[in-house]
Amino acid sequence: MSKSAYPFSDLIYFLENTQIFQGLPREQLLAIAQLTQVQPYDKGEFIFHQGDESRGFFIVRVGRVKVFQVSSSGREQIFNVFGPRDHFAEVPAFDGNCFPASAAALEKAEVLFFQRQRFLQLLEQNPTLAINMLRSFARHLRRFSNLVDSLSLREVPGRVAAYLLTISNQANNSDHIELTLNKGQLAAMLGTIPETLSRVFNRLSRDRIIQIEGAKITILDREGLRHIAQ
Amino acid sequence: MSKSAYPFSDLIYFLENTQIFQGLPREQLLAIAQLTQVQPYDKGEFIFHQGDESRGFFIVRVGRVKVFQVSSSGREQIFNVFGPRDHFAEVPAFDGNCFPASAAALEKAEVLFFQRQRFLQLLEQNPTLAINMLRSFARHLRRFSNLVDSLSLREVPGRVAAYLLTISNQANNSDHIELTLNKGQLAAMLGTIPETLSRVFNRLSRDRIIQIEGAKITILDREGLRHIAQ
DNA sequence: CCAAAGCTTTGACTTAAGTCAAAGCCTCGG
DNA sequence: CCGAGGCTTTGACTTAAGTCAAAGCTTTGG
Repeated sequence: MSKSAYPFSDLIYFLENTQIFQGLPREQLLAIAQLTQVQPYDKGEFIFHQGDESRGFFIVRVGRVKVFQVSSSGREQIFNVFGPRDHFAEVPAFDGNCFPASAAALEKAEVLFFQRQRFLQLLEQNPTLAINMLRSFARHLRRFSNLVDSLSLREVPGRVAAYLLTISNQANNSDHIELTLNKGQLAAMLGTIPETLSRVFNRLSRDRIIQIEGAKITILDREGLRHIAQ
Repeated sequence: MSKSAYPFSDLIYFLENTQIFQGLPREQLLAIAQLTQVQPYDKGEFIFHQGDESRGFFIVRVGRVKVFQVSSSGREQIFNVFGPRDHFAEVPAFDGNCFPASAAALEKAEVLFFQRQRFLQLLEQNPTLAINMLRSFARHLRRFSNLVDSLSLREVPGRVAAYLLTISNQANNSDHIELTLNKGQLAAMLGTIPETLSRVFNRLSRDRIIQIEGAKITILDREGLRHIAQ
C-alpha cells in the first residue's frame, strides 16, 4: 500500500508527531501508516489545481508547499505556506467539494497523501481525530480572519509591519529576523506585488525603522513598526 | 437554567433543526435546551467585541446578526451575516482564545447562548456534534476562501457582479432579486464603501446589465454580469 | 567560472477606489 | 402629516498601489 522508501517505524514516529494524528492509539497509527502514499514534488510543481475534485488530503514531510489562488490577470494570492508536519486541503477531503485553491511546492518537497474515503472512515471511528481536525480548522479560520483583516482594512505598509512583528515574535522577539520566502512570494502572501513590497521596504529602511540586507532584516525601531502595524 | 419565554418543546424543535445540533439523540437535546440562554438585542446592539474573551457561542433565533471588523480609520468589513438557525463564534468557544471580530444585531434579534464549558463537555461526549462542528467550520473556511479571493484578486465591480449572481442563484436563478442589506452594509460586506458601491450600481445600470429600483434589482444581461464577475 | 535565467529594484505613468462635502431622498416617530 | 435623522447619490479631488519597462543583482548549472 505504501510507496514509502522510509522504514515504517520512522513513518509512524513522524505521524504521531503531527497535529492531526497526535494522540491516536498505536495500532491506528500503524493502520494509517499503511495507507500513506509518499509523493515527491519538484520546486514549482503543482500538487493540485483550484477546481479539481479532491481525492484526499496531505501532510508535508519535507520542504514547503504554498496554497494559493491566481486572478484572471495572473496575480497570485497565497493563502498559506505549509512546512514539515503541517497538513493541508482537509476541507475538500472532508466535504467532498472541489479545491477552492491550488497548491504547489515552493521547493523540492515530499508530501504524504491520504485517500479521502479511508480518511473519512477513520474520522467516523475516531473522536480524537475529529477533535484534532476541529483544532486544525479553528487555526485555519483564525488565519483567514487575520488575512481578511489585512487585505480589507490595512494598507500595504501596515501588512508588512505586522508580518515582520509576527516573524520576530516566532523567533523569540529577536530583532534579527530572516525572510524565509523570496520577495515575490512574500508579496503574494501579503496581497501585493514585488514592486510595491520593494518600495515599502525601501521606505521603512530610509525611515530607520528596519535595516535590510538581502533576506536578513534587523528591526531598529520596534515601536515605530508597531505604530505602522497599528 | 433557561431564561426562555418559549415553551420547551418549541425550543427543542428549533434546536434539532439547527445544523449544529441536528442528529443528536432527544435526551441530549433536552439537556442542551436546559442550558440555553435566550438573549434579546436591539438593532445595532453589540453581542460581543473583537478582543473580548469568549464565554460561549451563539445561535440566531430571530433577526440577523453581522460579524465584522473595524479598521483604525473606522471602515468596516463584514465577515458574515447570520440569520435564524445559523450559529456563530464557535471558534473562540472551541479554542478558548479571544474573538477575532465583533458581532452586532442588524435588526431586533433574539440569540441563544451556550456556555463554553458546557459546550466543550458536550463536544467530548458526542462524536455527532464534533462532525456537525467540522461541517460548520468547513463551510466557514470556504466562505473565507471566497472572501479573500474577492478582496485580493477582484475589483469592486467584479465583487458586486459575483454577489448579485450568488443571490440570484439562491433565489432559483430568478432575474428579480431583492437586496436584504442596505447599501452601506452591503458595501461593508463587499470590502468597499457606499459611495463606490453606488457608482458601480450606477454603471451597471447605465450599461443595461441590471436595473435598480431601491432594493429591487432586475438582471437584464446575465451573461454580461458573469463576464464582469469572471 | 561564466553566462543565462531569475530575482529585485527603480523610475515614470496610470488608475481604481477612497475622501470630503453637499444635496437629495426616504421613513418613522411625535 | 411633517420634519429630523438616517440612508443614498453625485461631484470634485486625492492617493495608494498597480502597470510597464528597463536596469541591477544573484544564483545556478553546464
